[in-house]
Amino acid sequence: MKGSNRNKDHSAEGEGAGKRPKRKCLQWHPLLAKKLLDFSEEEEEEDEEEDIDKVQLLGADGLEQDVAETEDDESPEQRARRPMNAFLLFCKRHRSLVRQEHPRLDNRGATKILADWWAVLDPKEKQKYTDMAKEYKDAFMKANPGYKWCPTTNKPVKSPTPTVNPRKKLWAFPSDSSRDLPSPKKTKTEEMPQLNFGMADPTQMGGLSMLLLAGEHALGTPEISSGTCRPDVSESSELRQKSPLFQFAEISSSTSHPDAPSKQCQASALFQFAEISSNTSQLGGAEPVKRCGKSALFQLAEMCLASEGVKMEESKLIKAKEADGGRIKELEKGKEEREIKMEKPDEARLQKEADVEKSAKENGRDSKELRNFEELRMDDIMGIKMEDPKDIKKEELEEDQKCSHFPDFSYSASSKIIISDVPSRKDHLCHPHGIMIIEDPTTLNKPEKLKKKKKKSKMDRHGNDKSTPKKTCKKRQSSESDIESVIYTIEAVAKGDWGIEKLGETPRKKVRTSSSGKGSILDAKPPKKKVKSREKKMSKEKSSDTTKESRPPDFLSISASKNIPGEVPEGIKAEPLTPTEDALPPSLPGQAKPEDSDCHRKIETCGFRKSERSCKGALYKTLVSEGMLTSLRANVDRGKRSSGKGNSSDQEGCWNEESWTFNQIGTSGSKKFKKTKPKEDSLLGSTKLDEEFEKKFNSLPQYSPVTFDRKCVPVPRKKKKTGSMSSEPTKTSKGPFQSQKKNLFHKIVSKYKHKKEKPNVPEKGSGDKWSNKQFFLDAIHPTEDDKPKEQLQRSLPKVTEAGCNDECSHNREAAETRSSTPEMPAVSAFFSLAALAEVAAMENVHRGQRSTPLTHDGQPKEMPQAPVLISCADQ
DNA sequence: CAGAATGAAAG
DNA sequence: CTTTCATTCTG
Repeated sequence: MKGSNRNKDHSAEGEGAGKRPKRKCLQWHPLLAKKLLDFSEEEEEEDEEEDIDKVQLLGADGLEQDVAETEDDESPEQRARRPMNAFLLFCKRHRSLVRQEHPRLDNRGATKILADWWAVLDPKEKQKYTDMAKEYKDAFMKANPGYKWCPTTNKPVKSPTPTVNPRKKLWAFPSDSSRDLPSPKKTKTEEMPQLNFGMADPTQMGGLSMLLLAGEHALGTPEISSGTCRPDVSESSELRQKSPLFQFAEISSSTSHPDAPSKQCQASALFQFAEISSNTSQLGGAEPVKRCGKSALFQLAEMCLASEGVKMEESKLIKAKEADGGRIKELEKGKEEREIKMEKPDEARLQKEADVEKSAKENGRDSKELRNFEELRMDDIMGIKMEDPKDIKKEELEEDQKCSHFPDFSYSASSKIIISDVPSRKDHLCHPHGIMIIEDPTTLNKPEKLKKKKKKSKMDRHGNDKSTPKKTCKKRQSSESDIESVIYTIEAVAKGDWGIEKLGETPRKKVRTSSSGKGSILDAKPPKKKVKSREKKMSKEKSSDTTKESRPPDFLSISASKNIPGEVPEGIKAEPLTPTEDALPPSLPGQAKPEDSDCHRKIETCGFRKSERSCKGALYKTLVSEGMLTSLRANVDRGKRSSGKGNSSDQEGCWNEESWTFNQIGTSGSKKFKKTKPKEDSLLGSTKLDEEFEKKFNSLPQYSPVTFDRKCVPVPRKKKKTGSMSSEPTKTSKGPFQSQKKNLFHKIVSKYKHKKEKPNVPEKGSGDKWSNKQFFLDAIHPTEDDKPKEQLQRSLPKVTEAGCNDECSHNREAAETRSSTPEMPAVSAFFSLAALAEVAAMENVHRGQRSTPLTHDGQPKEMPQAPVLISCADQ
């Protein structure tokens, strides 16, 4: 549908080739998409890896296609769509849910509902989206410096020449943009986009296509890359700090730059890619391993392999090699400068490792591997910064010498590399307690660095980062032993530091993997999953918020922080740690769905998952004990309904998984792309991009209707406008608040009428149609602000009443039944852990709001609210 | 293709 | 302030 427009455009432009009719629109360049993923700091590494994997997967076959796609992307105008704003993101993410709930509702109606939800959405949550949107925008802008949102007041694009010109204008980038001119975009607009693209000119090429091509090229001639570019990390300080997205953007831009330097930079990036690809290709053989050595690429390759399940043994071998004389090998191959650089770090690393070994002898060599892996991850986050000042200096010096000139570009490549090299110290530093880390001098260093990075990413938007604690957590990732890591996570949870938990997860995985020789490779994969990162992101974002920082942005985080001290513990922690998606399947051993099962298999194979499972199990138990089940139940119910169609919730959980698997496998069909799929399927690259995009999306919290309901509860009708108040609603000023309410009420009524007017909507009969009802219903259960609600309720249309009561009672009953634990498993199976986590978090949140301490039992207060659940409205 | 929503950007 | 446009998809 939409595609039509675009397609037209494309055809007009000359895409005509029209290879992909519509191709969803990758809003962002693939790079951006990846970046999005990166959002979560942790994930960054993973994401990158994933990206790489994808690239690899694409392999030669993919390259061409990818290129084309990239071209499309580049093809500036077309691809580059203005970044979605927060609301759109929200809509995109939740529309499916809404639709599920209200199948009959058409999009418009759904949009309205979404708007309502949006209004109700807690500011914090909103912020997440806004932040995301901002990041997107920033990344987008970076990628397309000259991008203009509006076609300069031209006439509407549609009218005369629908697309071509207007769009071009829109996207047209000012050539002046110092950075990259995405030549393709400019030139292409009228001349021949594809040509540019196709062209080997790396300089002209933009974004991924460039990288891909380069990568291939590099494969062919690895030397070149090494020679031209070095892993210059030097400049990077700034770049480093930047969020991954930016980095990607920069990279892409750099690649696109015609300037010589840019070329060099490209080479470096390309080189990396090449390495990756080479590694992957070689993976079959032992050699690749050597090369990769410590490099992130290598790790990625390993991950890929692991995912495939092809050769764990090889990886082991590699690892062993690395452990012994990884450097030497590297040197041998070490045409690449970066590797050389690595060596130095290696030294530092060795020392560090020694320390680490002391701390954790268990893993022994494996530990090294793990460390490496961890390092990679760390890179994302703190990466370079984390390193000791000494190391950094050395690196910098080297870098400066080698390639100070390539700032942007160097960054990406260098960062990765550095990461791999990065001092194992982190592990060392990592203490069981996030806080603890801070105390340690070493840790202190890290945090600072971390902050910087975060700042970069967020600084733009949020002046204040409070993520420090979280950062510390991340640092901790490197936990030495599995057990320790677990403990650490637990403790962290107890403390309420969500970020820490997340961090802990990864470490755990690593650890485990390390423990089980093979695991290492496998480990890499799972950890990479972005899910975790999401959570992290969330936490970060929240942290960013000054006011709310205390509260974890994510539900999960909230739950963890609050609940816990007492009982909850591990389970919950585990969840957060484990990526919601990934975790899901494992959590329910027996019940895991078939879909999940696939993922599980992989995971299980890895072995590290065990811990996750256990954690999940614990979490699950916890949830049950606390009474979260009720809420879960509600979700489940919803899910069932939806299941018929397509489960949003399932999608959440599975989505990532699917995407993940997809990436590895490289298969086409992903749920996401339903529309685009057919066309895009042919092109893996596009799919990849899409996937990534989705992932990013997924990273965004998807709130179950229940959530909204709850939210609604506090501020029932305000719905739209006041809605924002939801959680803390009353606090604002009551006076205005009430007035607002009235307004809202009117609006609502008007809307209602409006709907009524429309033939479709049956008034009472179907509660479904009125999503709004939910709100009303919610209103019924007043949490704290009873008065307003009551008033509202009274004033509110009768419609709600009738439905509400029934529904409410219904809900309550359901809740009661649900409370019984036994069912949980089924539920869990049904829902992804993420969903559970959300539920738990939500409940926690409520608790928090109330300021009532969580009862160990948990059931208590929340439960009543839980009833809110509400899915009642649906039916 | 219109249109429902929100928001960012540009005029 | 107003206009565009981003996403989504039924009618």
